[in-house]
Amino acid sequence: MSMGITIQEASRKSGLSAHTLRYYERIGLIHEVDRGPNGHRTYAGADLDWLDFLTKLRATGMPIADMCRYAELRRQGPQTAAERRRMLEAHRERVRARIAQLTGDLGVLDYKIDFYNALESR
Amino acid sequence: MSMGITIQEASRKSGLSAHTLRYYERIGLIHEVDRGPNGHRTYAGADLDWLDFLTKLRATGMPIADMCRYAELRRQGPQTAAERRRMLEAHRERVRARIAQLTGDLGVLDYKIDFYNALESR
DNA sequence: GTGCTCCTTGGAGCGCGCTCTAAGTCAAGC
DNA sequence: GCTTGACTTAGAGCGCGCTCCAAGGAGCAC
Repeated sequence: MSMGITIQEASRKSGLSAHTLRYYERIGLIHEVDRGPNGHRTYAGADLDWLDFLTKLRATGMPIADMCRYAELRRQGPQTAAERRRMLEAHRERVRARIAQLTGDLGVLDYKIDFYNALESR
Repeated sequence: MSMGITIQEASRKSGLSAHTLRYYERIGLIHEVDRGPNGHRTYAGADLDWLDFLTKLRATGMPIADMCRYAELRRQGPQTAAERRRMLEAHRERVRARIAQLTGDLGVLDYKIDFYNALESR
């Protein structure tokens, strides 16, 4: 079944550069992508799903080091599920806090902008 | 009137390190802080207010380069008020977008965490 | 065979935002 | 006078997350 797609296609689908895909593999974020007969990487559907999730974690500001930790736990199998859940819960709290902080700072921006508007419309 | 406070006190009040305060001055984010007779910086109340605002912009992810641009406009006087307002409005949009994105990603985290919980409580 | 293109690797380089070092000045305390 | 400590400067260094480079190999077109 599916031979998997090339690194360029995986790059396009994941939004990560081919450079970054190789880098992620090098540091252990993605584990041992399959190779074609010529040694070229062939990404499977599961790899793309995993990349999507990684992208989500990155987008929410999780450091690469933490993502590596998570990836390693995942590789160790189901008995690490609880620890992975705890990692995600802790991260969720950080994201919530970040949203709260940004929302607060938005108020400062609103205030400043109103101030400029008052200046101009007078 | 107020001689201003030392760099250490300004550091404590602003939450920025003394190193960072000097750095911000070097790159033009803060303009020419007053000096005491011995050449030491003395920060005035206005400097601290400005630092607070800078900190807000940083916290919301504005790049240093943009902050420098804003600082320069501010130095040029009231005739740049409209451009500064436009900068802040554009930045506010980016912050709103960031909040929206984080909020969306939070949903993915919730979903994953629920999945782990379902695994465990079965 | 000669290009051309796409892939491979190890390792170097980069942009950002600090963060720290080295060497020197100055004022206060003993 | 000497030490201590906080300050000054120019400039080097660092951690993160990529991003790119050089050298080489495999497959296809001509």
